[in-house]
Amino acid sequence: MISPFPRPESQKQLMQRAHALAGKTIGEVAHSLNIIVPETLKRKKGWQGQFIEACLGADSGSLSQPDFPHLKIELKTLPIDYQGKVLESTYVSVLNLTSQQLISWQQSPVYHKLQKVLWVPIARKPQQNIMLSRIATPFLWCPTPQQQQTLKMDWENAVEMVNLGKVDQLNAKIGEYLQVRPKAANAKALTSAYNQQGEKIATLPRGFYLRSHFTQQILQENLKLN
DNA sequence: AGGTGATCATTA
DNA sequence: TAATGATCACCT
Repeated sequence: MISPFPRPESQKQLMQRAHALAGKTIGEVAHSLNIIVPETLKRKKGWQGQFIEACLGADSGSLSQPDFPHLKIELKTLPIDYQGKVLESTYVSVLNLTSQQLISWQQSPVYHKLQKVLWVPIARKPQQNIMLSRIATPFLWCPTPQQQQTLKMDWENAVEMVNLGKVDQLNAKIGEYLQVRPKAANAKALTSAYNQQGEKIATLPRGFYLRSHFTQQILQENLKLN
């Protein structure tokens, strides 16, 4: 999807664009930009995220860095229902299973992506055409010291398990805010990792995700401020 | 093959 | 019905 806008020059400009979307349906915004909306996301899972990127002037085809590198801001759409309940977890980045991870939390892509996030909540009803989904009020979030601490612990624990060769014991039940889940095209798309004996094994690629109960908390905190 | 954007769909 | 594990599309 090609963005009709240049990259925002400032945080202020980005927020102005974001707030201009608030209250509008996907269909309304897409129509004004001559963008065709799929009826369902079944085979277009990333469409909504890429659509909002285009609306805000993010250059897609991105690297492992924030969506707006010059502003150090990461963009995330947040699917919710009309009661304000978060419907899905939020993907953050891949978990490197191959190289020995000598990097620290503060050097990690997860840390950098989560320092400042522009959340764009989008409300939808089950079975309803995506065109009718409504963009709620976007907001900027920076993790509190407590949130930072918990994210750091979750990240360090996951990375340690990889470094100890315990990839096979990594599952989605681990981690309070940040969990590790498969991130692959399908079950046949394997990558290499190492077991506790240091032997090379083939396993599913994994990614870091924010649990929905955590993003729910973030959303709730923001509502209090308004 | 591995990164981006995520949601789907089956299980517990 | 919430969560986990599986999957879809596009890009480099």
